[in-house]
Amino acid sequence: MSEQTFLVLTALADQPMHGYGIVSAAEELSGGRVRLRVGTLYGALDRLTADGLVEPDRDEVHQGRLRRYYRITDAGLSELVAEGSRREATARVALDRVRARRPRPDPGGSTA
Amino acid sequence: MSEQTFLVLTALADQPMHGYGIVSAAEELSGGRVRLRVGTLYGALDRLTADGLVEPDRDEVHQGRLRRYYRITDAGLSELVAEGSRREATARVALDRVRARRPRPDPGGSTA
DNA sequence: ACAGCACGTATCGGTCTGCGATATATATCG
DNA sequence: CGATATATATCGCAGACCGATACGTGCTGT
Repeated sequence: MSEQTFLVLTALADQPMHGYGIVSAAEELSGGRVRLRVGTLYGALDRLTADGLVEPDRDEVHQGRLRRYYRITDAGLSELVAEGSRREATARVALDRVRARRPRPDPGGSTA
Repeated sequence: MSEQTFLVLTALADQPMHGYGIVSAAEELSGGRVRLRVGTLYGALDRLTADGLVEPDRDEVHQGRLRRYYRITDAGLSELVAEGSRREATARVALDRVRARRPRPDPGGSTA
């Protein structure tokens, strides 16, 4: 699962949201780092829906504009926890491995 | 950066390794979850090299078989730490968001 | 002796995914 | 009345992963 897809699922973990709201939430959740493109969003939403991790919630009209809400499913919640745990573990292993590096012997050169 | 590429970089963080060794290390680092395919490995290695995150180290002959070693660069190390931190943060945000969910009201049905 | 398997490097094509561009429509602001 | 923000949706390109494939050597079992 890509980070983009992961963020979509994360956004929906709190409450049902509509497309544009998901884009905003993903940006906020990633600390402004990830700006979801609509092309990416709808592709991800389609795939998540096909996999049963997300489902359409309701349509609302807000200030004359249609808002289509999506909702995370129980399966989606489980998958989010599983994927989140995997990601946390992998990140930790990587950071630990870097920290465990002994200062490398200076290959020499200008410093000598 | 995909998890596969991330694992390649993580594997090399400890010491220079050759292709097959990276595959084994990635499998171990991911707790047996990710089995890197050679097609993936060489693609990733090419990209990482092009980006200056990894570089060829040396060629060795071990029991008549060629071993081509790769080494992580300083830039690769920095990138690994940055990516690892991002991943840790994103994972934490996701898991926190799930935990913050209040038990949803039972939508009703057979239980009623 | 020889077959089969593990090790080891490398390439190719298919497929999935992300993204930029584009299209459509309405409300608001200047 | 035009520009901008909100909002949904599709299309085609490019990048990345992976399965298949190819090639070669050493070790092991029969």
